[in-house]
Amino acid sequence: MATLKDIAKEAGVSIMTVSNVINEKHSKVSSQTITLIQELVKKYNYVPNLSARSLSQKSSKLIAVFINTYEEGQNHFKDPYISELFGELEALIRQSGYYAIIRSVETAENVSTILQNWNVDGAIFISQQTEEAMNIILKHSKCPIVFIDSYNKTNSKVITIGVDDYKGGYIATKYLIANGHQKIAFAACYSENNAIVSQRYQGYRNALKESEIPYNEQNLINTFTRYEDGIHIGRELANHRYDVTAVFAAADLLALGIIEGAKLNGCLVPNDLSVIGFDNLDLCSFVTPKLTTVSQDVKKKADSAVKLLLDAMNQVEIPSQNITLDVQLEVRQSVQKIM
Amino acid sequence: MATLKDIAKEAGVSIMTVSNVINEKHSKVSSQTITLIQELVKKYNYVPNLSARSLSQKSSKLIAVFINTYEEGQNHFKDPYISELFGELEALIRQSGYYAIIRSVETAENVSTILQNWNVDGAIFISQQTEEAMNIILKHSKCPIVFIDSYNKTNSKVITIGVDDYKGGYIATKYLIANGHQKIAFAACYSENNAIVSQRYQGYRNALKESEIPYNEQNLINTFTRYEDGIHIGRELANHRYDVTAVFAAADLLALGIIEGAKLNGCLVPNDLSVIGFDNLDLCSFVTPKLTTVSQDVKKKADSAVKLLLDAMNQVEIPSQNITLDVQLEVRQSVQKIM
DNA sequence: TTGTACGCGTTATCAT
DNA sequence: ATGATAACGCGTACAA
Repeated sequence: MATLKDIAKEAGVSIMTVSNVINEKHSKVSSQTITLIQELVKKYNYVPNLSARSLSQKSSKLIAVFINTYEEGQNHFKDPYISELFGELEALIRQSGYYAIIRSVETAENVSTILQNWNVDGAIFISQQTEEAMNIILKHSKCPIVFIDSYNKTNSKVITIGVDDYKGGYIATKYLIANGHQKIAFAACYSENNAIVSQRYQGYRNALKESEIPYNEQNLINTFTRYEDGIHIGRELANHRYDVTAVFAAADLLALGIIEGAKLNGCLVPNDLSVIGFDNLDLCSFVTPKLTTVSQDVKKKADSAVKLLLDAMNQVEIPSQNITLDVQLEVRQSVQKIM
Repeated sequence: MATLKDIAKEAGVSIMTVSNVINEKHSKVSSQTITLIQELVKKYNYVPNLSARSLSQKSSKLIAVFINTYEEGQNHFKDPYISELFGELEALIRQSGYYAIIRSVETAENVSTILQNWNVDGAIFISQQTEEAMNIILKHSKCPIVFIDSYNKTNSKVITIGVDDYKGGYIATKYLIANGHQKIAFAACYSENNAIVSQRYQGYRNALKESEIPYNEQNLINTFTRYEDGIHIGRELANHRYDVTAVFAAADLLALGIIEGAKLNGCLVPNDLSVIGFDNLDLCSFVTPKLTTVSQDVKKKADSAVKLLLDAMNQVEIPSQNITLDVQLEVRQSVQKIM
């Protein structure tokens, strides 16, 4: 509750002197008054009012973290990948001396409103945005924004950070092929707009092509990627709805559901069906069989995102606006050699 | 970037007229000027500066969500329960017209600083606090604070929300007893300071007592509650380090680890050992065997927390400062009848 | 119905 | 080394 004015009055000095002590402009104040004021600050538990500071400065020390609003009662933070990423981001933002404001948003317009409302210094998107949405957001916003897991081909000035989805799809498929599989399904929420999935799909296609395995469009399984959706697909797989010996599921939860659904209908993984996932959630090693999957380094992703954002905020020259982190195959138990 | 002043100038009216339109005090403005100003607001994309508003009003429209800082690289948001709860809270805060500021904190002192810094209207703690910490926090803070999953015996004015931990421990143990088990271990991170665990433990003890089963203090397994810790305990269980036929683990992740650890050493759940968990994470039904566990309603918890906080902020009479939500047993596959 | 004066807590600028 | 003043954008209280 104490303000600069209160401290100044008590100390018998002007507000500015107190302000200078607070902001450690020690060259401007005598060491006597410094100690005096420091004592009073302690005594009255003075802390600066950041709204006032934000009003008189250009900076608010606020970083906004955005996530898409969920539909159909699907809390996005139930996704272990999202929440881990968020936890890391929060810690990094705090450690950098900033305050994190978290917000789920429906439309691109919402974003710029929040940004202006609070005079936010920078923002991070933790869920994939379409190129259209990104462009609208950037057009209306003044502060730097980092987009995690989004692709933007048309505007090279957009700051993005993601993983090598293409490679992920490629190495997963290659691994299945190396284990003798030829009939391989690709399961994901596939659409032209979903760049991540498209990239993984391209990797899958090219791996097939390289091994001269003819592509069968029946093997593209388009589905939502929740566990329950996986169960549905798994049952169909067990019932030979698809003619495959292996599935590359572009999300771990989906993969786990598939394994369970197949089992429910008497088809055992990996004996009767091989499955690979994507993300390497902790969960993958809790289940039976442990899931072979494409793994990414979430901590590094968060690190890069915050670093990139801070650089942009400080007008530092950013070497690359688009960072792609590596992925690798985490071999466990859900794939079996055949033939 | 546009301010009230800009709009006022362009419209040829005073700032206050614009302000009144913005704040929908339509009784004070002619309908002509209203429409005129509304057009200009749209044209210039005017949005109010909330820092300025916060400065001139008592309210900032900010709600802080606090969580303890993690140690040893343990990101708290990797805990599915915490992140689900947080996701629900964020949505509710937004829907109530507030902005959520998220912060991990180390010490109780940190809290009041943040609260003052931003003139926060209300706060929610999503991880358990000791009574000592709560009292320090409350002493230094002016705004209402809701503590989720904390117990405060000494100060009845503290607002808390939790589940019936005692009942949880009781019904879990009762269920095991009903299934013929007499030698039952209690596994958790037990300490006098951890009120949640203590309550569950009391429930466990009383259930035993009611059935006249002598308590064996060897059966209190004190451990951290991560999956890895569970594996360790599970192995010991399999090696007959404890003389039990069932385990009540006060956290799902721990329970799942125990199941896996036991299996690694050749002890199968539920055939050779029965296990019950606590929390009912989604994960419980992804594993084999599916985990029997004590379930709580996370959504309801978040609902109550926000509702209680808003009431306290609005000086509404709060019927009860301490809400305890019900729990129930979710019977699945990890417990087997014996004898 | 509309306008004026003032204060919220802070910092920058310029003076002393 | 220290202080006075203006400014940041907004809302309250009162006046016209």
